[in-house]
Amino acid sequence: MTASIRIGELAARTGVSVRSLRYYEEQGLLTSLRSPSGHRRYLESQAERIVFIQRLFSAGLSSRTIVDLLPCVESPSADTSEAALERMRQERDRLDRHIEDLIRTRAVLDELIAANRAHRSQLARA
Amino acid sequence: MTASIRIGELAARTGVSVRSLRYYEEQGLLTSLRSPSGHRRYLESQAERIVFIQRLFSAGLSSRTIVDLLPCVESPSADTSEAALERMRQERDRLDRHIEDLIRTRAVLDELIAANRAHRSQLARA
DNA sequence: ACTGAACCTCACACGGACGTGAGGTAGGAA
DNA sequence: TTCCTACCTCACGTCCGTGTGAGGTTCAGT
Repeated sequence: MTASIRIGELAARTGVSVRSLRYYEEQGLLTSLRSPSGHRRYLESQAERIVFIQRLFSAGLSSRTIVDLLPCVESPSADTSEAALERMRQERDRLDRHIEDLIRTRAVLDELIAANRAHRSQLARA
Repeated sequence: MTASIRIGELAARTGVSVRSLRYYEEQGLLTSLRSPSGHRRYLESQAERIVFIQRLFSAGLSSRTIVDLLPCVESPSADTSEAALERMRQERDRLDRHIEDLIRTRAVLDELIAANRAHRSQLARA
């Protein structure tokens, strides 16, 4: 329960660079305690939060947007503002549209691959 | 059949900025003929190519990668190099993995939204 | 011929997540 | 104590698609 994980260790566990962890903190995505000498100390539980943040980044959310959502993630409790929840829904819908678009793009690529393959096998017979 | 579309018109048709069209040309994604005075002239058929390029950009491909793929798109014919086709398959697979990841992320968001909603309605009864 | 819009070529700015290096302190094993 | 590694804080660099402005030419309508 004591915050005992050092930044290097956390980076190793999550696969996120030390630089990025400091950046997340700077952006308000992550908090850390400090040892008397000023070194960051983390709780075990921070790891999953970081993985989640990574997930949101790769879904195209900005750090600013993630900050807005996090209250909703941390405490699905009383103080979860309606605004945060609405923001979450917005991002969910945006993501949904993006997925649909990517699926169409994938289909186009599949068609192109098929067309090339067809032409190729036609050549092979000639 | 004569290349008669001007860049502003093409931008309007495709929803891509004039700046971006020039950039695409600079990156080798697009070609243009020039009027005697040096103004770009495009074929009608360029429009769909541009839409496709946009599609690839939004799927996270870099202009460099797109350049590698385009031979495969333009002419699914003899000179379609095996390398280009292989590159296309790679990008298809990368996209596939990304879509899977996004779908998982969407599921997580859905869970969070549901959790918050549940808590909210619980409060309403109190 | 005049005028305003559209075009041209540089070329610098930006946003955002992260890399990287400088210059320095802390921690722990030999 | 020595020495190596991990940590700290600036702060500048990078990538890349795109915006933007300067300074100039061309086109089309009147």
